Amino acid sequence: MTRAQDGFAVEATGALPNPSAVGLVAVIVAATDGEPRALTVRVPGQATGRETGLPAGPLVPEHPTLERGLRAWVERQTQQRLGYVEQLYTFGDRDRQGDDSGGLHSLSVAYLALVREMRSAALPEASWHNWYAFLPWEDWRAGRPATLDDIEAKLLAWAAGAVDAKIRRRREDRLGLTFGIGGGAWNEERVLERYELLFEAGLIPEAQGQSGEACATDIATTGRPMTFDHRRVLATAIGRLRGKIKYRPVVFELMPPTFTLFQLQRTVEALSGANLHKQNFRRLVAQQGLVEETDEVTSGAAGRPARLVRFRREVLLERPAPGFRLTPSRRSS
Amino acid sequence: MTRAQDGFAVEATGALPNPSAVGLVAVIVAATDGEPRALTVRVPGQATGRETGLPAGPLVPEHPTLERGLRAWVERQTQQRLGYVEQLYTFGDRDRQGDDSGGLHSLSVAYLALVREMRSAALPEASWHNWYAFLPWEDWRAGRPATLDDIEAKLLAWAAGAVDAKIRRRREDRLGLTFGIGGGAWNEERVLERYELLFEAGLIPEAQGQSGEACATDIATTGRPMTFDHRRVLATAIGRLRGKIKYRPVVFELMPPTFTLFQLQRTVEALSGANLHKQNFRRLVAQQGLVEETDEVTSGAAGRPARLVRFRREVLLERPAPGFRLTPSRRSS
DNA sequence: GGCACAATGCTCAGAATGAGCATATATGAG
DNA sequence: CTCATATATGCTCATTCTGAGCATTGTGCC
Repeated sequence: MTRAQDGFAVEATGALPNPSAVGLVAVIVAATDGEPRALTVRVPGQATGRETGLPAGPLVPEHPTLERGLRAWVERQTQQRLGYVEQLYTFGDRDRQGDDSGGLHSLSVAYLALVREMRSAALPEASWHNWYAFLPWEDWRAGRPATLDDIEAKLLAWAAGAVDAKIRRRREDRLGLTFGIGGGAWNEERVLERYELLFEAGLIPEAQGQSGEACATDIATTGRPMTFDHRRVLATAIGRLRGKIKYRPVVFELMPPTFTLFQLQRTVEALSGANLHKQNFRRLVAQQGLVEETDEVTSGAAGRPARLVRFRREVLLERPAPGFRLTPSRRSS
Repeated sequence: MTRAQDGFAVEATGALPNPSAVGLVAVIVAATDGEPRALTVRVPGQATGRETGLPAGPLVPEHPTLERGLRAWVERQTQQRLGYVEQLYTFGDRDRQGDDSGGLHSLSVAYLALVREMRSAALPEASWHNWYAFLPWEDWRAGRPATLDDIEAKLLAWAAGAVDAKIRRRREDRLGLTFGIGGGAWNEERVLERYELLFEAGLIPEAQGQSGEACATDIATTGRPMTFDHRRVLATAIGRLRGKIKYRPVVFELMPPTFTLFQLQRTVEALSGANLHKQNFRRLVAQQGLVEETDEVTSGAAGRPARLVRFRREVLLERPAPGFRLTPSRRSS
């Protein structure tokens, strides 16, 4: 162990002291009926109102890669085939993870998985939840969320309560950047930054025992809490996914084999939390060659029947980076 | 530990069995004289030609977050102030990390750090290397890298040698996607995918002992090897950085306090490995308001003196996502 | 002065974007 | 049957963005 503590050492990447407890957390996402859903489980022994968490488990060392371990684990537990899987982030904050695992430093490696809608086989302990139940300020599809009035007021109070002018200025800047308070624009990708800001401002019940202060908000305003730091993980996932759909055709992992363009649009809107201009959305999808027509059309629903399309897998080989640009329509927001 | 192995359990994220060995690896990047450089260290006891590695070390549990731990560790060792720091990826492949750490599953959490050029204080064990020494096919600034002829031939042979037609087809698709072989475009962000493809094709010496086959290439073709899987980490970093500079003003972390637009362009080109159209680059920087003029100009060098500019920090608060679009100029490629 | 070399200003055609109008074809109420 | 309603789909148009290139302006150097 030469210079392991001291020099700018390179030990074998694996041969290190201080073993740590490592876990996996999964954000498993589906989109059903135009709503974005995450798979949650009930965690016994948590404080009231905080029993809902993300599927999490130990690192299983049998598998050659972390991702394959995760796949096997999830697929075995849920009979749910995972499509797209992506590593999200490794969380290792001392004071945000719940407990401390008997002196071991604890890490959790978070993954994002996209699955096709699964109606059958409800899991015994797991259930799907609209992810905006946990982060209600993120859903702008029906216009500016009402909860933001309350949140803004409390955040402004928090900024005003800073100990000195410099910190106050910094806080105000952050309010502008994340929540668009004070003339800034709402950037739908900054999900994590918004959550973290609320956390710091003491508006998130999960922060209890952190700063010690009582939480100044109710669930209606700041959404349903989750176990440990799982809401943070969820926020990370949403932010990442909102970014990704702009330049990679990942939404199709959430769609059934055939679908209409409007269903596709609804799904993109569900993920991004904003409404899109319909005609331009179709033009985009057409231009990029993302889908090909089938010879079927929908029937039964109101309105003119729509043509069913399917994802053109070939685009994965063609364009440099196919995806959607998300320009919110002015109309409905 | 109810259901820890069995159910779809959520234990405390930290309270998990199977402790693992966790390390940190850092890709520390600077840009000096228009060349992209990474900080490397010499690792004793490695096979000849593979003594060069990235700075790596144990996870230090004293710090509240991983990132702060990394900062403290690097800044202490190098007297080098880190500007931008970002978590890259957590590598946990069983068979790619070097050794196995006595039965512990080993992970390494990789970080990317950007630093301002540092000429003074050469570190005792560390040195800066042009990162294209390790990945020579990634540098298109002087036109298509010569090494690609050799690489293409070998990759095509690898694809042709597939056991059945289906696998061959898949391999050919990947050649097109990553290296643009067969009519595809070169996407400068796919650094990792290209490296991994070469690895799988047996063209990377680090793969030795992996598939067992001798390596079919020399350093001139496939670049300088590194310790363990560090070249993979470097490739991850380059790909990520190339993506990031397009939508975030991170290049400025690599620039001195004042600089000319051309120096900025050279830096962006160094990172992205492609040349840009000069006038359009200036237009872009001007439009985005990324810099503000100083009243100084350069002197001494050949050519008309250039105005020195500095980064406008305010943009961090203004635009939704300032950065560069990288459209390679046709002229010089 | 004349040359090499950058910096800087400006133009222009084509593509991409944001917005909206118009029309087609369903369902369901009355 | 007809109308209201809801969606699907085609098309236009002004604006902005992009990629490319021409022209001019300063400097150091021989």
